[in-house]
Amino acid sequence: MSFWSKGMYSSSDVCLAGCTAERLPPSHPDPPPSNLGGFYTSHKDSKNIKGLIHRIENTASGLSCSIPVEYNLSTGSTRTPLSPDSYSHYDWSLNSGHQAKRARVENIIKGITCTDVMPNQHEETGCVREEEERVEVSALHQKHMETSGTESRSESHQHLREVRTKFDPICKDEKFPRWSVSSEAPTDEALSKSCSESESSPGKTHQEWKKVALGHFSSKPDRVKLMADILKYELSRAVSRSVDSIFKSMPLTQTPTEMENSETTLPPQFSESMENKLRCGTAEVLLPDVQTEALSLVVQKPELERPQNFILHSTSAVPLTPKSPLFFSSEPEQASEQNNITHHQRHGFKCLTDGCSEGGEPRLDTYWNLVKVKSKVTSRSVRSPHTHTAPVDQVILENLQLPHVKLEPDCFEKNNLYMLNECLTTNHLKKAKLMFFYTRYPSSVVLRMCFHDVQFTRCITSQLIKWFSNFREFYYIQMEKFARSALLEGAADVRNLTVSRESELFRALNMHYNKANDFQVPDRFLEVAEITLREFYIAISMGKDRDPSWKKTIYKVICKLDSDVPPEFKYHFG
DNA sequence: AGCCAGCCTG
DNA sequence: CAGGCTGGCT
Repeated sequence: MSFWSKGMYSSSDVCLAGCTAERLPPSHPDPPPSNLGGFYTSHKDSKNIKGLIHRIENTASGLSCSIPVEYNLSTGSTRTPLSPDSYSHYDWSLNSGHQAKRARVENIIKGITCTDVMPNQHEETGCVREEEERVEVSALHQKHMETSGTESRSESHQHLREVRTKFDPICKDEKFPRWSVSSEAPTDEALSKSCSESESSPGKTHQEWKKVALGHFSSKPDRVKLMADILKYELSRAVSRSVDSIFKSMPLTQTPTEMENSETTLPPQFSESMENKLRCGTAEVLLPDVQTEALSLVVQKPELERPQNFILHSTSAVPLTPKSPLFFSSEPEQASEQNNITHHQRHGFKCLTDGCSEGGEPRLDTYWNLVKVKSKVTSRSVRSPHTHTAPVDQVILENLQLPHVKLEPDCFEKNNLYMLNECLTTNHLKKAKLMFFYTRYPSSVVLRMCFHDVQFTRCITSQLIKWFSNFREFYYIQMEKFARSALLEGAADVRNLTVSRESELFRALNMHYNKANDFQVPDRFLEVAEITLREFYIAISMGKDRDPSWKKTIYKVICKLDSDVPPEFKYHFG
């Protein structure tokens, strides 16, 4: 049943959060390299990936200065390592040489920024406006600062200006919007948007960017480093895209409530694949411990020892071996259930009051289910508390429709599991009696098929055979009794001997095999009973009962009638 | 000998 | 319903 499979594998044992926290790379680390018109170098510490962003900050005096800003890529926040006051103090306490350089830097920066704005904008706002809060995320810039060491800031900016000139066409193409860190840190959304946008234009811009970038770096170390950066960027972008696609699909399959519990709840595709893995990977499937009472009858013998036996399963259980997805769909179940209902209706199976849904529709799937395995005094089975095994062929059996025997009302929540028993229970006896309505001489194969929840041993087989022997005994005794009674009553014509549901003979038999009267006896049984009665009547009337083995002929006749087991038997018992 | 069905008994 | 016993069959 779907409700069972739904909660079957609580995703609590699957930690998705761990993946997001540790395996999924944050979308930030994608070096927003050249699209920001600069170079970026990431410095990884244990937790955060930080980069130094040189913010061209406009001061009140209109002068710009470069302030190293530590940009936390994990949080998207920025902070200056020094307070503005202290920094400005540091900045303005430079010596005259530095001041000269600073003047040069300012000019250069002005030149850089002014080339970015449109002439009209330039006139309106001025370069200072454009420079304001402009962020230069420059890894390579930082690299230069680190490697050359002696390289001045102005030279770096000169380098930066050149690169920006190269990349400006790309930036102006608006495929790579610039972010202003001081006012707004680049968010995931912006980054991913940029990526998706760049991707949406058949890679033209992206390729162009790579060409330009590669062409620009003539020196081998730079090219190698850029290549590495590009590869990192591409890799992280691909991963981010994959992760995004996965998480974008989650809202489609999860309710808001489920989303809240997304740490422990997997989307169906996850849980399904996980289920498949669990099934395929192990011979046993862990199921929620919903069983209480009946578990005492579960046999702990692993399936490997009994490859042909059928082992306990839930109604939604699936084969251990991978099967086509059709097996996992609910359609076969629904179809079989419909067959079941129609069949029950066709054969007049009663829908007991407590077995019907509110709408009056028979709830055969829940009410008519396999025998509730009840603890018995003679039970010697061993409990296997948490491990239930799923049989390979149970789906096939399920499609054949297992016997639906009225269960006690309190077993509704338990009857979705079939137990593998080492012994026969009262419910097995009940089932056997009901089976007797269909077959008087069941073969061992039929018994195995019908009692697939039982671990068949020689003892079990003998017991079942003995049961049916006893059933036959009572049956033949009743037949002989009523045949003699009819003969004594002076029934002249054997054709007057009929067995109907109102007949006394039927009541006696029904009382014995169907005491609770919760099973609609098939018409076939009435036919066979009538034949048996007439056989006895004829034999007795002909005086054959004087032969000590006179019944054996009748036994053979009745046994032969079993050879053509009515199709409905397969529906209910096999 | 082993298995099985039937009969008898409790 | 189960156990003991018997007879037939392989």
